[in-house]
Amino acid sequence: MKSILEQLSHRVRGAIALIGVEGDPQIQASQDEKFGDYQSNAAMGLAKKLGRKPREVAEAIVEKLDIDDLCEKPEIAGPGFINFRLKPKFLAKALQSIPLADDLDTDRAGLLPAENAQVVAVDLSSPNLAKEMHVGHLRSTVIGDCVARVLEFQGHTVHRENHVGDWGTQFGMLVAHLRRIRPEIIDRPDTLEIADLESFYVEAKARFDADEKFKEESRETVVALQRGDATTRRIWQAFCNESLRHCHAIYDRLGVRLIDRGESFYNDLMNEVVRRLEKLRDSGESAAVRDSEGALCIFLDGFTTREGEPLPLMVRKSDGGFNYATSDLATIVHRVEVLKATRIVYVVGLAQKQHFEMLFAAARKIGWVGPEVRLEHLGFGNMLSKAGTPFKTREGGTVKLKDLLDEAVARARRVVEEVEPDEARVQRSFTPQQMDNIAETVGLAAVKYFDLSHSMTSDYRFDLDTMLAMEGNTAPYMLYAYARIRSIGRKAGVDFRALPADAPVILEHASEIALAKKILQFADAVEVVGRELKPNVLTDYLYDLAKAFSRFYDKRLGVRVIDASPEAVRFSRLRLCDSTARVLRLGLRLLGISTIEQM
RNA sequence: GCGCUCGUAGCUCAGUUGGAUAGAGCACCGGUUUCCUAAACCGGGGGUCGCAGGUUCGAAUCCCGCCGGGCGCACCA
Repeated sequence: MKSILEQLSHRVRGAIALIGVEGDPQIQASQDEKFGDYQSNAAMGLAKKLGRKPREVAEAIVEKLDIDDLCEKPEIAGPGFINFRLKPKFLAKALQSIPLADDLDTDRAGLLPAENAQVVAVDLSSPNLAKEMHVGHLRSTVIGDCVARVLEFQGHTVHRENHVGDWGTQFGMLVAHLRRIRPEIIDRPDTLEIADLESFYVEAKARFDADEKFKEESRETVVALQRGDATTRRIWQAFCNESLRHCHAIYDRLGVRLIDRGESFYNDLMNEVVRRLEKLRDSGESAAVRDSEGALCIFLDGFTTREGEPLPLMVRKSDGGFNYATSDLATIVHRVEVLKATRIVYVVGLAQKQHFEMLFAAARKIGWVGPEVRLEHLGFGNMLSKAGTPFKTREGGTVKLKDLLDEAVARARRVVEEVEPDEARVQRSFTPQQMDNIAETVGLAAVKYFDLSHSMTSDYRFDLDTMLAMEGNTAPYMLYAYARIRSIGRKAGVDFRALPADAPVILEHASEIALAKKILQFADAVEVVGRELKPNVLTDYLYDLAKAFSRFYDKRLGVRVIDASPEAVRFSRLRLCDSTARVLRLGLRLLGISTIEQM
């Protein structure tokens, strides 16, 4: 079934065409309930085009509108808004048409895949293997994973590209150090274990700074690595594998899966990139490609240096070495030519905005990317401390991502344990294993949800107290809402997978109607996230849904469910519960958050 | 100096690309439990949307100029 927004848009677009113009129906959900459920803002804009009064145009549109099956007669209000109020019967039918879920892990909650499936590359996480993952990698990993999940769910083929830093001068130092202190790994590379990558790096760096001979050795190692020296590469590979094991311990924990494609993967391609550019330069095919101060560059309009000089994208340094523009161009070539991607998303901090603007402009200027390919930089703001300062340890060092997650989980455990026993409530006692699972799920969910619930562009303050609060737009609230609904199903003794498909949905009470509308808006939220890459649209929607459910289930203003009668009504309400739970579960899944049945 | 970005309730943040009386959570004040998880729900107070202009039926949103915070401005990625 198509979303309500799509259906209304389609109808209104048709009506607009019937009055002899073309125009965007401009349908949106109404802000205030007294204006109905949806509104069209099209008439005001069209009035100018037609030289008629806005309200007249609105009336003309309404007259041509065939929409009785969806809503009550549309009302015209204000300067020319057209307000739509959906019929409960239509909502009931729409809910009923959602197929039952036989497997919650693959449930689509009635949503259809996109019609125009494409191949999408999402560049995410991308830590440097020289060190351990730190908090700076959280946002890219979590946001990228969410975006990938949503696009994949919509039916696109998604390549999750982990562009790890496994190349460059610092690896000469690390390999040289490793060869000195662990010579045995040359023969047994798979036995390498480094418990603390961070201090390993610090050791190597200290030796590098203090020992001239070692410094020289490190440089030679880089050369050997680039030359493809077998022994050097073995050690390097062993180090990278060990570092990747650390990364994947975190990815596994976060439920993030991706493809590791390090800088080294692009080595040949970077040479190819430069060869192609040299050809463009030499043939004079593109005046934008030329040498400057010994470096191979692509010159672009609109970018200047501090001194006001033209700022080019530098693709090969004057010493012949490559830089990140080289490898990023190589990623574009790989993703367009090999992966056949028509949409490429880079989930990288906002600080690099200019770099990506230049990169994209360059790729288009030299014709490597045509108009059929969409290039996007999904930039995000910084994660700050609770006080709004840069996120650092007390000593001013970087905080390891693992430590941050551990703390969140430990705090989550305390929050769950500290719940005051309430005699009126059924006591739930959890086994240690259950408790571990709850703490882990809630802790990680809190961190992810908090991150994703902010708009991408702004900085946010990492505050465990806020993200672990049971109230407000937080993971614990969402998980609790889900667990509560699941417990209703258990208590009622209903297996939703075994329901007769034709069991009617009956919407009479205001809270039932409101909940039904909210459930059916899920498709619109997912659509926006897929199009605009804004996960916070989804968190906001899920929060609204959870609130709508709480009202529906409320003692005073809601309805009875488990003990409702007659049977048909009880059934219908249980089905509303189930639909809500499925949407919550799926929505959270798209955010990369797993649910728990009890908490 | 140029560019990007942010500035919205006491605090933390939304605001669907120009729509109706600017929203939510926390905090504060008040109310709701013989009844399905009160980890909930309902109500209330609280705003010159940084400042000043402009565009138009209509601006937190778009344009111009200021103020303030953050970031970036070719051989680190």
